Amino acid sequence: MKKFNIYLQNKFDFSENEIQRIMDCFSVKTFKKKEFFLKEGQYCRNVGFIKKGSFLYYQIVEGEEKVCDFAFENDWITHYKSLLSNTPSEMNIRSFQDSEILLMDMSKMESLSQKLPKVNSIRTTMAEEYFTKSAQRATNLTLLNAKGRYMALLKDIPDIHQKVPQYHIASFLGIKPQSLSRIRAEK
Amino acid sequence: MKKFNIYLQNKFDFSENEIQRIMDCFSVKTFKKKEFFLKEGQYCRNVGFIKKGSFLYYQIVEGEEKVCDFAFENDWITHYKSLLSNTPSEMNIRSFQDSEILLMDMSKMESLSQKLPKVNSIRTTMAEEYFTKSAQRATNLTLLNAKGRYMALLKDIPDIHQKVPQYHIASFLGIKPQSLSRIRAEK
DNA sequence: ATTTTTCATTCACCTATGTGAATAAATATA
DNA sequence: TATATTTATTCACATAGGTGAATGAAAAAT
Repeated sequence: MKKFNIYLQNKFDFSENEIQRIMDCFSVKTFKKKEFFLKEGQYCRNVGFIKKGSFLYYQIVEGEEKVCDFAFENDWITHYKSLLSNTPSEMNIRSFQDSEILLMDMSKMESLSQKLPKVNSIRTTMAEEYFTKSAQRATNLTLLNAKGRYMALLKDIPDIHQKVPQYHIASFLGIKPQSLSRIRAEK
Repeated sequence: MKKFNIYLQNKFDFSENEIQRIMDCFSVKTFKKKEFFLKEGQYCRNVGFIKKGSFLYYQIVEGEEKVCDFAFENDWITHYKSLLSNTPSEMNIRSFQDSEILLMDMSKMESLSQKLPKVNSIRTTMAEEYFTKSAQRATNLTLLNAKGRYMALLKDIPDIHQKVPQYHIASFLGIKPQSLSRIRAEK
C-alpha cells in the first residue's frame, strides 16, 4: 500500500489520519492478464488506483481493437465519462498483465467528500487529469503526423516499449503496425 | 435574457427564485466581430453563456490557425482546462460575428455554489459536456477519415455551413480547404 | 459602381499511410 | 526441446490527403 499513500501525501498534502480514512474506503482487487475492469455497455461506478500492472482502454471497431489509452502503476483507472454522466461505457478496459488495484465505489467517495471536504480536491484533480489527457490527445491527432505522435509518446513515456506490445502502441497512435515499423526503421 | 433562464429551468430544474439569484451573478458583455474572449497566455477566470453570436477556439501553429472548436448561441464558453487548473491558456477564443454573452467570474460561481449547493450541478454538467466533447473529438480523429469526420459534423450540426466559413470547417476537421472541397465534390 | 480582397473550386503532382503477402523473430504451448 | 502461435519487419503497390497554382465567385472596401 505504500505508493498510494505517498501519492496522496505528496500531491494533496493529506495528514496521516486523513490518508488512513481515505485508504479505509478502498479495497484491493486483483486481475489476471486480460481480465476486464469494465466492458462496453456496463456502467462504471468505481474509481481505481493501480498498484501493480497495466491496463488498456479500447473500442472494437469493425473487428479491430482500437486503443484509446493506457494506464500503468500509480495511475488512476476509471471510465470518467461513464462515471460522471452515469451512462453505459462505449469503451472496454482490460488488464494486459497480472494487476492489482485499489478500488472505491463512487458513492463511497461522495459520502467521504461530505465528511472530509478536502477529498473534493482528489475529484477535481482527477477531472483535470482526464480532461487534459483527452484534450492533449485530440490536439496531437490534429497537429502532428504519425511520426510526430510517436515522438511525443516516446517523450511522454520513454519506456513505453518495455511496457506495451508494439501493435498496441501503433493502434494508440492511430496507425497500422506496419507503419510504425516503417517509422521506426527510418528514424 | 430569455434563453438562459429557459436553459437553467429545463436542464437543471431551478426555481424562479434560484434562477434570479444565478442570473444576478452574470453580467452582459458584447463582442465585435473578431474580438478575443481569451488569448493564448492568459488565465481564464470566467464562464460565459452565449446569448448571440459565435466563437472560434483555435491555436496558431506554424503561422496557421488550427480550429479546435466552435461555440454558438446557448453554448457555454470558457477555456475549461485553464479555468480548472489555473494555468495559462494555449488556446485563443475569438468571436467571428458580433456577439453577446453572459459572463460570470469563477470565484463568484464558487461562492454562489456554497450558498446554493444546487449550482454545483451546473459545474458538473459543464465538466461533463467539455470532457465528452473532447473525448468524442479524439475518438472521431482516431476512428474516422476526413470524409467520415465531415459527415459526423454535418450530422451533429446540420447547418454548420450557414454558421461557419468553409475554411474554418476544414481546419476543424484537420484537413486543408482544398481537401474539403474535393470531399464535397465527390459526395 | 468599381476595385480589391477573401474564399471556394479544380487540377496535376507529391507524400504519408494503408494493404496484403512473405518472412523472420519472439513467445507460448505441448 | 520441439512445435505452434503471436508479433515485428520488409516489400510492392494502392489510396487519402497535402501542395501550389490557376480560376472564378463572393464579399468587402473604396
